[in-house]
Amino acid sequence: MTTSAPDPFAVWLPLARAHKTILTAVETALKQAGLPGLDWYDLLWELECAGDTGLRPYELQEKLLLPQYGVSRLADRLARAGYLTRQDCSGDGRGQVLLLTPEGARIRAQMWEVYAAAMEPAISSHLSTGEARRLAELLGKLLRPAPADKI
Amino acid sequence: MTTSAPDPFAVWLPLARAHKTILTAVETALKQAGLPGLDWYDLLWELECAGDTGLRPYELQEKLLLPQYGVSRLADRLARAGYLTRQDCSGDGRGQVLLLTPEGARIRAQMWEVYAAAMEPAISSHLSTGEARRLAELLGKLLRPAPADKI
DNA sequence: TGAATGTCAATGCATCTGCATCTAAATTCC
DNA sequence: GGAATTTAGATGCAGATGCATTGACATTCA
Repeated sequence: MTTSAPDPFAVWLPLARAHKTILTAVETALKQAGLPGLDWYDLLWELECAGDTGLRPYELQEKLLLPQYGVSRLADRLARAGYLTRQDCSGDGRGQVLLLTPEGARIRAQMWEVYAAAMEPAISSHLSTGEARRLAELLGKLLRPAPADKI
Repeated sequence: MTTSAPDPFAVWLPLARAHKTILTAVETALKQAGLPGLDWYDLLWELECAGDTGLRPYELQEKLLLPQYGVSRLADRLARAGYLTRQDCSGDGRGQVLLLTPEGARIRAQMWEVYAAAMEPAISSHLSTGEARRLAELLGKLLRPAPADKI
């Protein structure tokens, strides 16, 4: 053991800053296009991936890292906008299944155009392909279950 | 030109997820310690760096990437808590200077302990020193002014 | 079976945020 | 100098969030 322990702030500070910068750029682009925000996109995308079987709110909670009431109210807004429907859950009287509507799929597709377009200048233009790959890989390491050994 | 353009989402998705995970961990630790959130910390830290000359709200706005009203109201809360003082700005009758109070410095120091302790398991334990250095470097690239050439 | 406990989802309340607007002072321009 | 414009900061209002709690159903276990 010779190398010093990594300074977490040397990672965290630029990570937080990059996140805020990119997020702001995307949200601004969406707003300017008269479209909903990224939180709506994320939920719609998960529903789209889930297909006809839909998703339970608690599943979205895990996938989106949102608190329970966050999913509940986000789903409210999306339902009021007509982008999803709540359906009683056969087999669990407490629960429900959220299903994407065609309008939901349509708006998600529209949002995707703007989203992807905003990513280019925010990310792609700053990195070579190799750098992007390496960055993605290193960020992935932060997401793995805690190592238990190191430090 | 042979390599394909980098996929920005391969970077953005883990970046956003890592951000949320780490942020939640830190905020949870702070809350559990009965301390204010990271937004308070960031402002207090900038004031501490600024020293006796303090900072103008519009300077904080740039440093913290917050909207104007965000700084205005965050400063309100910190002032009400006794962690900073607003002082009329000599030379600009519209403006003011924000100054850290001793209590502000003290709470920031307390927060730092918890903040740093939460970083270890969230970041350091996942990366070697070399990986952390490389990750910090790559994240830094995302923050540089737009290249104008690429893409 | 039925009481105790656990899980799914909604909601009241206080706080925070975003947007637009407002006031006051500074600067520009004639 | 004085009107028009710009800049610094505050704020009313609507909508979003966090926290704690509630209501309804499921599950466990005696």
